[in-house]
Amino acid sequence: MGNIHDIARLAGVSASTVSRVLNNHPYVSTEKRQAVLDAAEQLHYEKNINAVHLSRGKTETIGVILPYVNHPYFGTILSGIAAAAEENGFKLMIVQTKYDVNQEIDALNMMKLKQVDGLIITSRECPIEMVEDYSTYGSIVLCEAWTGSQMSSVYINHFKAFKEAITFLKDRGHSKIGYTIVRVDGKSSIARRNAYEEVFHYVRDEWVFDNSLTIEDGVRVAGEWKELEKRPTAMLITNDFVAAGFILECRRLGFQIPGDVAVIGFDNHPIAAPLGITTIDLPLQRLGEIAFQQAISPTEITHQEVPFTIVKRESV
Amino acid sequence: MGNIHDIARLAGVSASTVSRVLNNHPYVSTEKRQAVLDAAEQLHYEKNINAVHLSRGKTETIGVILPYVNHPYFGTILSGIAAAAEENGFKLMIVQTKYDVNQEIDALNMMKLKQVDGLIITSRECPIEMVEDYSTYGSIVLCEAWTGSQMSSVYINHFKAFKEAITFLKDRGHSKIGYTIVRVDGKSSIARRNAYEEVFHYVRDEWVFDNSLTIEDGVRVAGEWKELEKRPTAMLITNDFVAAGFILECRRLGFQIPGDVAVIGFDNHPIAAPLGITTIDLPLQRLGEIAFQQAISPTEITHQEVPFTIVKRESV
DNA sequence: TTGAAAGCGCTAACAA
DNA sequence: TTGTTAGCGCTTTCAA
Repeated sequence: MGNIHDIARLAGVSASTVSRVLNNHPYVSTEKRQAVLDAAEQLHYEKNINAVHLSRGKTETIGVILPYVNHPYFGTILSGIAAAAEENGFKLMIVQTKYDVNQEIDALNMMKLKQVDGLIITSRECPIEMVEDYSTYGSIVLCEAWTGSQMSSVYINHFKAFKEAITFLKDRGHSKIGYTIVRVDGKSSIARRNAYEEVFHYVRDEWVFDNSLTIEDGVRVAGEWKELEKRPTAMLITNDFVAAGFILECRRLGFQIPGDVAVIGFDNHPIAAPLGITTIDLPLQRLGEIAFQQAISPTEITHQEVPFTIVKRESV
Repeated sequence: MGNIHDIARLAGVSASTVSRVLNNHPYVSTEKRQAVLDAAEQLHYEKNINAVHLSRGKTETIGVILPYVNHPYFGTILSGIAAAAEENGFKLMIVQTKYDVNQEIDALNMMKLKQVDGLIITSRECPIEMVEDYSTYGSIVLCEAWTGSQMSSVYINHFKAFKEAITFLKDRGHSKIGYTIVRVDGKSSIARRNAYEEVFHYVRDEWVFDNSLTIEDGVRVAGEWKELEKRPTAMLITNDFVAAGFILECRRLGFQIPGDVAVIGFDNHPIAAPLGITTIDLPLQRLGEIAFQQAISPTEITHQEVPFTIVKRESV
């Protein structure tokens, strides 16, 4: 316990000298340095980081906004962010929004209040203009395609990835292709629709399954797919978790993969390999690492697209 | 911008009155209150939370130590913690340790430095005595069986759960039972060995597979299981992810589940249902919620065991 | 190389 | 109901 002044008194120096020693500043004589160190030791001194933050005006902390911490997509991004934060001696503050705007605003306010130096938004609900307004308070990194000059971005080109997947299926003779999305008005959902239309000119609405984020959703979609009069012969699925649920339920219902329906997933989650899911590998861990770097580099705004690769297995 | 004194000046009151208004204290006249509010509005005032933290001596922030943020076991606990934190207006600081002691110490130090008011340790590497020493700086919650008077705990009784699972298999005629663990010297590994010995009096070392945490590990273990001269006819597996890898790889190798080998997993992760995995349901989300409540109740140390239930499916 | 002094911005006990 | 004052504990400029 005790503070910097107690040390100063005990060591017979001023508080500023103590501060210098504690922060490894040069220009402190060896004797005084040692006296300070001894006194600190003797008093079991621990610095109060809040005072440091107040005084310095920054916290070496980055906030992370994500809808669900325990979803593999966001969890993997978070893991990358956490690894990079550790390397750079930064702390991480997380806010799980469950896609709730108010939660997101709460997180944005952490930056206003100087609780965090920067903010990484893995998925956004608020209008982009509103988010941009907050960039005066600290650095904001978006994990979505964006090219403005106030906020950095790192993202996967969903349009390109989706188009490549569709083309892959089309090349293998599929013309009846369905797909799943998380939410109809989501950003990547729109990109996917555009990609679809560019290949097939027309999207059959009953072949688009929304609300697909989890394994359970995949199971449900399989049931819905089965009931269709005209079933797609191939499905592009939000992520490998949903694909896993879909495939396992299809099998349970007596269908063959890829015989009755071919499947392409996204992420290349570890579950994809043993299930033989053909998938689009997304470097999510890497994306998280990049996002962190951008977050701590407020002066240089960059926009980085991370590459994806198709991983061929047995589901197509 | 601007601070509390600027508001005070503009509103023609003292800083303390401003503070009172901003914190909804009673005993402020309506006129002065309004004047302060107007001034704050006009100056686009934002409070500096670091000053508040310094002044109050607490941060309304809880730290969470976990080995891997994107592992379903820890991710689900974290999700429960995050939900409870949100409800109580607390922030969360996470530290991903990857089972590295230094990372854990780093996290413990956050409490020394008054960066967090409390700490939830979902998995521990440091000696318990060392962790306990930190409890003078704030509240510590352990997610493991523990009954000391300085730290709260919330946990699953691994011994009991494991014993029940073994008994379940034994009752169905299995006498050659293997199992997987994360690390040989882990706390739950020891509990499991004890449970095993209580039922069978003897543990055959080649039937214990360590380093089993992920889907890939499950795949690997299936290969190892196959190579055994004397193969267990049943396996108790660390968690449903590992079980998924194990089952899928066994099938790929031409074995039947449960014909050639029965499987029980842990967690009741969403993947368990479509794969038909018999599993021990662990209320991890709930565990996280309880841990949070304990973390913000430093005065009452409690020890709570959360119940598990066996979920019967087709893998046994 | 060192210290004094002025912050950083907010809270709260006390007195009025 | 309000203001004064003394912190909370550290950093940093300036002058010596």
